[in-house]
Amino acid sequence: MMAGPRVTLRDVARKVGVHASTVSRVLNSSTRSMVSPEIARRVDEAARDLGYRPNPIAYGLKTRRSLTVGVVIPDLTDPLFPPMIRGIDDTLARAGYTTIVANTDNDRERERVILERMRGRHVDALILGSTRREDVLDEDEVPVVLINRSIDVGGVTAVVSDNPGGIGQAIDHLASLGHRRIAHVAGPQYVSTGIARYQAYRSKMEDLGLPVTPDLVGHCESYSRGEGKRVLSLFLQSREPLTAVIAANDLLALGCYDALKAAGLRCPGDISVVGFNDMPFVDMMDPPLTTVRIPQYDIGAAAARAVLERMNEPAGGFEIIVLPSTLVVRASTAPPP
Amino acid sequence: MMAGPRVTLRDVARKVGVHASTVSRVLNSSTRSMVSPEIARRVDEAARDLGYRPNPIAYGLKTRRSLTVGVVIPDLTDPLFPPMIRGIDDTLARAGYTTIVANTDNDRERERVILERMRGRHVDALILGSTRREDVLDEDEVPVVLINRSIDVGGVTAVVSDNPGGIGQAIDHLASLGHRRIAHVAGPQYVSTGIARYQAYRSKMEDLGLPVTPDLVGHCESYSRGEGKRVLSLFLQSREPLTAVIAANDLLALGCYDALKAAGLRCPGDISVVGFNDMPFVDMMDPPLTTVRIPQYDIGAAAARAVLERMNEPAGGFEIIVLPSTLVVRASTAPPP
DNA sequence: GTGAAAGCGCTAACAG
DNA sequence: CTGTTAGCGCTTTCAC
Repeated sequence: MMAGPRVTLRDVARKVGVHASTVSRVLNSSTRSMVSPEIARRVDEAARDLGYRPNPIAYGLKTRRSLTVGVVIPDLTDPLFPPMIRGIDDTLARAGYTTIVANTDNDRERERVILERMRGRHVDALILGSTRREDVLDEDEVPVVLINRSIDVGGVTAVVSDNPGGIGQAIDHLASLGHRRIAHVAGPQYVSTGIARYQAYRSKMEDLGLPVTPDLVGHCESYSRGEGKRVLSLFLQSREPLTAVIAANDLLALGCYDALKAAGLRCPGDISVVGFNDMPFVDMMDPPLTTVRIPQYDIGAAAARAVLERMNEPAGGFEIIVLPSTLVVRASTAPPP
Repeated sequence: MMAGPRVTLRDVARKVGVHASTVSRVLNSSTRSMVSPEIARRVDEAARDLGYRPNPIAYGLKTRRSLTVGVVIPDLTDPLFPPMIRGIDDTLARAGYTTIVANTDNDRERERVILERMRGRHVDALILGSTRREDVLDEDEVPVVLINRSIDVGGVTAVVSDNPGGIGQAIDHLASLGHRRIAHVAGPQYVSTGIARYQAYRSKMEDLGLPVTPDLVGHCESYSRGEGKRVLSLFLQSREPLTAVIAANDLLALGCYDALKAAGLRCPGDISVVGFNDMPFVDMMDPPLTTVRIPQYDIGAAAARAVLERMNEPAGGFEIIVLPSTLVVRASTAPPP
């Protein structure tokens, strides 16, 4: 499966009969032109024969680069992230970088420790998927790009999905089915997706002339199934009647299913629900979930590309890259009873 | 979020007025006892004040260790893996190691490239979750531990779940419900889990005096929803009648749901289905899946511990660590019609 | 075009 | 106990 002793630049140099620095030049594409084609060819050959493999550690010590980028997310176990990470890793690997992922579990202290550790590891860049709106970034050491979430202050580059577009499509769909009293189970307002989707909900409802009373929205403290259940249960008990609910993400939507079941209500018979993210397997739920699909893999890939760019051009401008969202209609939505 | 210029051992040494090697000794727990408590204290203080952070790259170049372990899996996007990786990472991080994960997509060539890259990165150990039965390991360079799967030849350490136990419980459950014609949608026979569960099925069926004809088992070529559907559809069309099916894993079981739906059959009304792995969210499927739960996180943690042990004691013996499996009964199983 | 020399930040003998 | 020395494998001036 693997084999062979450690072979260094010098070994290759010795075999060809040149100096180690010459070998280095040949193997480094940017300096390769400095050396005669003939020698270059012989070096390549010797390197291949000997099974030479550059030592990234030595390279890193010399160049102060680790060829490594850190990815910080709340929890790998949240199905939203694996596809994004695949997108990141696939594109970063192609560029010669290794990705290191760490989980914060939504714990500020843990996040601090992780960032410390990443810094200790000398990552060349950071992709952050765990930021809160009020966070402020320090890009003094390494470039940073935000993924999925953004922050309130400007001067960052972030890759996010189209929240207004997605929520807009969801409401259009529900309205065309005949719904008017559409509630919103909102995400935590201290993360950008929470507030963005909430605001998109308000503005779209108003555009369509649909009622948007405070009583029609409930805020969750985290993106979890439990919170979704808790908040929708509140509606069911004491709030104004509703015929449909838009959850700020799929986990929350699943919690809504739980609440409905607990209350003896049927979905979509009594109440329609739509989610956000289209995470894996929601098409197999009972009922299959109507939700807003975001290009998870592409978001990761775009973030990786942005990070590569920023590493090459630290002075480059900031940008918010917005990827499209599209509603996927399944069986959790139907006309109101 | 992060700040400060690069501060080295020498900076700390200068500040305290000692030699760099003394600082190194203080900061290295195994050599700390060599230096006087007083100096040690002052070094600690200076290091803290200066915000000193050891450079793992330099450390690695010197010691030929990268403090890094590679984890190779088929696909991060398969819900089975994230919990395992959390278990690995949490454990390894506590020991000062960073984990790097890579996906093979079940592609032999890609796997080869990944192993190459891991080797290039000089990982200190490897955790492999992508092996096939006939693979042979070469631990010349770094220790290896297998996760979830094993291989046919001995002389490895692996952490797996109790396949016979889990399958046994599943069949007991089905039998107690009154089923006799229990089919098996087997996994790929070139991976250990595929054959282990298949053999467990045969032997348990025989033990209970239940029929186990070749017609009652179908083999899948991969662990995927599509294969599960394909194979169960075959049964439904042309094989002997059955009232229950044990799928070799949850993905396959979900494929069985698809096949049943396509055939207009009800689960569990017409046919009961049980899966394996209890991956996230199968409790929310339609119907909630009865399945064998394996301690995913613990499997990861155990593999990490094994790897740490092997790194410290390369001469240590091999062992197969088997973690318990338990059947979780939900709504996809019922008495036969 | 190519070799020599220095050094990235750290650890590990070896002296003292 | 602590300082000196050397060197991990590579890149990068600087000469030639």
